[in-house]
Amino acid sequence: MNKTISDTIEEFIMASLDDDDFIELSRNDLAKFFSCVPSQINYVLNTRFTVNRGFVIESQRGGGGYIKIVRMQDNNNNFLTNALNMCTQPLSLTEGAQIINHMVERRLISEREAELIKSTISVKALNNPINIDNKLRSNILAQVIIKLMKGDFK
Amino acid sequence: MNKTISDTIEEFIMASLDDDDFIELSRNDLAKFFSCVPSQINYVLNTRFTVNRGFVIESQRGGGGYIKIVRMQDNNNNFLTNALNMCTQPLSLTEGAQIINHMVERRLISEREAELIKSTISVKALNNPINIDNKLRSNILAQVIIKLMKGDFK
DNA sequence: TTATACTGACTTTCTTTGACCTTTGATTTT
DNA sequence: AAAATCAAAGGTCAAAGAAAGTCAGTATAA
Repeated sequence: MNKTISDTIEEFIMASLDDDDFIELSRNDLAKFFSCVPSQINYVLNTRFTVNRGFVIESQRGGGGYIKIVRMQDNNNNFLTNALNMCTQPLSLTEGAQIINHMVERRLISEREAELIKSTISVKALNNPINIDNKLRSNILAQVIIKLMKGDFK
Repeated sequence: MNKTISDTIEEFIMASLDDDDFIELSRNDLAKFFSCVPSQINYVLNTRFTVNRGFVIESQRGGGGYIKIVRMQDNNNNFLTNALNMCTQPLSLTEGAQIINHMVERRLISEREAELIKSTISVKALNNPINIDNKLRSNILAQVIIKLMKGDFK
């Protein structure tokens, strides 16, 4: 709907990151460019360019100061590999949900997708005779992760 | 039978949905336009634009907040009830995939979501001792369907 | 008289702003 | 040359603002 200044600034930075894996900018200049207070730049950085979303911020104060925004490449591969690893062990419902939540934080999946996946490893879904729920849960989650790793969606 | 404000608002939103599958609007603006309190918009949404009637609502608070109303492709209740019914019986991988594909056709889920869900009922995911795969598969799919029916996504 | 509609106070969430703080490189003093 | 000062960045945080959500009470239509 009505884009906020923060959204616009986010877009601008994203676009700047299209070509390169990092950009360096002046907080004051950027603020002036968007006619906002400098601290709004920090707000955008803190809410949108977080580590969870795959960015790292470096900066320097004082004369000649700057802000550098770096897009981590390979960010999610490590995470996914790690998550997949956890799935070699049986997982409780809570543990499984935790992994899924992290996927959302990292923007690998949407809230909606998360809820769908959670329902696939719910107690009800795994309602089966013997107590192999946890093993099954990790199995199922592992397949979802593999799918995400491959990323071969149409 | 006199039209209420709620009816008028409903009509307005319906008309807006004529062209597109979704609209985004500002609760405050709409309330102002119809000279009612903002919470009346919620009332209309809660009573008329329910999942049962084939709508999904998304929203965001705070500055730049909005309300998004999405029309699901025709009313899917019959379809979902039917699918859920199939899930009382064991399902082969092919049968499961078929149901999922239909969900995509009906725009209940995206291609991406479909692939994620397919991976949860894949042979690999259900790789467990005895041959209760098919029962498990229908169980899992049933939970996904129930989730979709409830539509209680954040 | 019951179900539906309306209202408004209060809550939660996200954004914007500004006052004050810290760091740093450059410049001036001693 | 070392110490002191200064100005130019960037950082923090809390308060104010802007939307939307909730819920319980009241009013009204059937």
